[in-house]
Amino acid sequence: MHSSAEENYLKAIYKLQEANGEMVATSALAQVLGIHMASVTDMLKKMSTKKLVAYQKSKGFKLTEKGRLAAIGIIRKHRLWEVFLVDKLGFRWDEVHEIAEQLEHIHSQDLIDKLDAYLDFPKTDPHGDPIPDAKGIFAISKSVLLASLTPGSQGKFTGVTDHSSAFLNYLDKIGLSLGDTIKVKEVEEFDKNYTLLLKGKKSVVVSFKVANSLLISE
Amino acid sequence: MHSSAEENYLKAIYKLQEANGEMVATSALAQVLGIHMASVTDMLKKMSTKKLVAYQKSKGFKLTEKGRLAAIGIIRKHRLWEVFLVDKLGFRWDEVHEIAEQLEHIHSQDLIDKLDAYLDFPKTDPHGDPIPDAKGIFAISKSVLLASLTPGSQGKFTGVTDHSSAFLNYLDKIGLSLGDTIKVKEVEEFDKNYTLLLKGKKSVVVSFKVANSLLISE
DNA sequence: AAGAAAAATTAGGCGAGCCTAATATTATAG
DNA sequence: CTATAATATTAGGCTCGCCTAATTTTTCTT
Repeated sequence: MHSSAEENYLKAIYKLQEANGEMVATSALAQVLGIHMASVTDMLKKMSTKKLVAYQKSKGFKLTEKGRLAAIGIIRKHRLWEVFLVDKLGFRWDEVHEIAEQLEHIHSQDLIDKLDAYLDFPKTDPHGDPIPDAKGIFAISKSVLLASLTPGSQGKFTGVTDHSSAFLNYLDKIGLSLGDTIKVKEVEEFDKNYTLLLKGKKSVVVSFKVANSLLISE
Repeated sequence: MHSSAEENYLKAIYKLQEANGEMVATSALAQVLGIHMASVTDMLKKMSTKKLVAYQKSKGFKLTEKGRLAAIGIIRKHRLWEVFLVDKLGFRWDEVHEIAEQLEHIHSQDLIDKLDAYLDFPKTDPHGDPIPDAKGIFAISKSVLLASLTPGSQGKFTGVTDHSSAFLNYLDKIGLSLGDTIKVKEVEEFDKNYTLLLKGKKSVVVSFKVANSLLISE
């Protein structure tokens, strides 16, 4: 069994690899984990010995297949717990991250299998992130950033890349929810503001920063 | 916030105080926690500084009010999670202890309040142990050990003092469930075996060891 | 290609929570 | 009341996961 610290490293490395390609740098990991580089070097040597990461001195590192499966397992647990917290316990989508960060480290395969069944095998978490199945397979749903769409095109809002409470609350405030259909009405060249048309014909103007944090499918 | 190790000490001390009166010995705690006495001495000095226990060198120790409330909070979480695991996820009553041992260390008051409400404010866990409310108050239910009853008397089976999987499975096997009415038909002087009459007129013979682990109310 | 800047590693330390071994204290038996 | 047994404490060590400071390696700038 892996320690919570190791699991946090695995998850962070997995996400960095997803975002930035193959090799991950010591500094990048130190930054996202909020710890010092020397600590990362320390830990990676240990995780390398355990064959969780392939580590090349001064060249960065990447997950081994063993490490990748472990990372996906943790992500699966995190997202399933988030679904539980929102769907069953009535938390808001901006409240669940921290609690799920703790729950994801509970060790019991049986527990997670039963939780999955209890939640009726959800495919995405409350933020639209895909939940891998028990075999570690993600139901593929190719989505693009709203910021990559051109005026006139539309799609369904299916996820966010910013999970901060501040951002999620902002979405609630402007009345944007997962599953809504969004049409890009206009992109202002000058300041890159996006004018969007929501389902109820409602029109909202959002910044590039926001448009770049919304995932659109279909 | 307390560490998991501290929480385990608090819980163990609370239980020892419940069972054996006021002062708890270093050796007793070392035994139930499965660690060495020297480690207990170490930890208790720290917890004493934090005012969680009142510690008298070589005389034993007891929880302060602060420590008592913390301990009850952990027991509350443990038992609520056990209810969740059995009632919602479908675990058997002999499977939940270990998982609840992990879940009890999740830190979120909001979570436990919402879980309590979701479970409809249960008064007891799957083993019949009382669940303290949010204020730390136990709904009193004076129960006695079946082994203290005389032939002819009867009552309702409301709890166990042995939580081992082996014992709980045995109860399942002989068809004894929480809430059943039990009548003591006979107590064999020679070997202290108890002959019990269960609801469906079924009669079973159990050892003193078993009779001494069953809690009877009413 | 050299010097500066950035990134990574090494060396030495620290607190938590455990350990063993040695010592001290308290309780018990004769 | 003393000897022994049981209990408890101290002293010193260990691993984990982090730290700072110093040093080395790599990358960028010019």
